Amino acid sequence: MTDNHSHETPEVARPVSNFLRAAIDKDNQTGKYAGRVVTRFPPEPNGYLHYGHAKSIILNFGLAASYGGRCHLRFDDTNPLKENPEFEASIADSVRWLGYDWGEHRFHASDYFDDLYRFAEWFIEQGLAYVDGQTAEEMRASRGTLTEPGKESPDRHRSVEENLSLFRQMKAGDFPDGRYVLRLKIDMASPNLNLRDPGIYRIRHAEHHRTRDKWNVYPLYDYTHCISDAKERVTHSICTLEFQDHRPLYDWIINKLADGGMLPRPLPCQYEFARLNLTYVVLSKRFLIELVNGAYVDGWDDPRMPTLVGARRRGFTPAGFKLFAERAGVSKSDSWLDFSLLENAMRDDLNETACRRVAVIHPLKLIIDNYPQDKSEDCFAPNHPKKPELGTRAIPFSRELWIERDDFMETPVKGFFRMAIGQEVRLRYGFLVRCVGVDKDEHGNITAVHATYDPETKSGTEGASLRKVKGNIHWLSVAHAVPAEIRLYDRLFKVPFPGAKNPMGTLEETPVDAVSVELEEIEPKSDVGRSYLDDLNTDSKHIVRGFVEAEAANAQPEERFQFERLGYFVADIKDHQPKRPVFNRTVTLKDTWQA
RNA sequence: UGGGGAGUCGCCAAGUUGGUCAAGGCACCGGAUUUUGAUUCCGGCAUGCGAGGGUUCGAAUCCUUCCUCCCCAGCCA
Repeated sequence: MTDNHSHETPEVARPVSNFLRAAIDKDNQTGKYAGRVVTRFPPEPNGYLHYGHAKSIILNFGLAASYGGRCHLRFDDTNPLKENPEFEASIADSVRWLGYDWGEHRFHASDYFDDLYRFAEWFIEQGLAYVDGQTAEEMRASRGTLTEPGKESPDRHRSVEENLSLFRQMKAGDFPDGRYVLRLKIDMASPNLNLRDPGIYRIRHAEHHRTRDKWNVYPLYDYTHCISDAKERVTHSICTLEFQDHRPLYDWIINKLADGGMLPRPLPCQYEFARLNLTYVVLSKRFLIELVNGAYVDGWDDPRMPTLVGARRRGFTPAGFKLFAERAGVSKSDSWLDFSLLENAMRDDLNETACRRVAVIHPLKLIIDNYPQDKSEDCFAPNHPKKPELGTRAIPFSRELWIERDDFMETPVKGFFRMAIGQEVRLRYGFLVRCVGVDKDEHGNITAVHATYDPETKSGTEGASLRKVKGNIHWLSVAHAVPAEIRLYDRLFKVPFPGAKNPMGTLEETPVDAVSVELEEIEPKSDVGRSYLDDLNTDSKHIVRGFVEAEAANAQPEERFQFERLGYFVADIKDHQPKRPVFNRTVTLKDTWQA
């Protein structure tokens, strides 16, 4: 009897095929990379990671893991003006938080600056690169348009010797920023603008956070990225759709260098996928910066921010992101996903993993008239309804309780089966009670609700099933409950397409000007006369004073719970203390009841 | 108008060597269970694959014409 894998090895769902897996499968069949799979996640350390990056991270690391390969973390630090080590630390942290490990394979584009420079001189020597003295404006003008070819630069035929000495002077710092740029000599008439003699080195008298003042020239993205990939022996270089037009240049550069014996074959291949577009958020870096600087949110890790640090503080989980990514899939077609897909993925993960607790966030006092003043007794609640092995805990019951304001209606609407005068409901894990009346203040506001309980109906006893009631509400003993700060978050934007002309557009009719997620962008396109700020939900944060049971108050920061019937909450990573509990609402429970 | 991409159920998305192949997920709608109006479970959900024409015994898959959307003219990434 050796065949035990059926119960030792859980059936792993076969990954849904996609164009990337197809490409890898094909390479594995032909033996192109000898079965190796090496991917990379290459952020520029110029900001915080957001939901869109999560897709890319999960894709790159997930794909590599799935094929027994590896994924590198590489910081694309070729622009010293916008990059810094703080961003690097945060990025590495977020990737680690998502559960990925790059092992020894943490690199920087700046690791290759020496080679990059050497290769550039080689290109000059081959007559494939030249130093151009045109101004930026002149270069733009001579690049041509989408329909007209460009014109060759007057400097295009400068001699190798002159190019070399000029480039060395650039490196030595002999010229001011912008005076010269090193360009590849490809084809000014190419229909692909990227091939019209792309610049590969610019002068920048700036201190680089890693190489300090060593360089006065810095390589540009197109030149750097493909070479970095090749040097790291990356096999599948995955980026977003807008780089499709760059692929010919990517291939041109590394093929030339490989032909020259400067790079090893087989060379990496670039593949492009559609970036993530999510409704109800805005993921453009510039906008995120504005939200923080304009104090529309409480910082980069505000739970409402679509950053990974914000997601973490909100209580979103790495597994939830993976579930979300898995459900969303990956393809080359532009698509928009509804924010609820993300929320549902988080609910599904948290439902499995979060222990249940009781909290009352909008307290209303309930007095059990026939329960003795100074008595209290324990009721028992399971920590997880589907996992009895997690045990139960005691929740004290007494004469005065807190219940949820929403669970009482003086004049109940049709279909309301919670507490109302004359109506009997179950106090979850406790007794059946019948509401007998209310107290009001001089303004007519309800200050307390009165009920009588049936001592025979305690949960766990035979009498529990004496009568069947539909209503079943949660509660906390006033004398035992711990006051807690509860932070309730809603979506940051009140419309699906912030800033679009038709911000309320449906997914079926996505506004064409909707601001989409941009992974590597600097500036969003725009302008449609409206600002995404017009669509800000100004009521997205509510801080309330509620109560939690002692078991919840004692939580560790970042510990996640389901507060029964309310939603999923996380003990705030920064502010929560057992003596002074602070919980953030991650997401509500699905609620199909509407009055 | 040049080049590069994409159009399969409300939202994603398999399928592309043409033949019970129109998967799956999410959402939604029924029904069962339920001391969370939650979860779970069962059932339903594209004679149709952007549109038209063609090839074929047979096409989402091949050919053809057309339509729509996205990306590209940084010394950003």
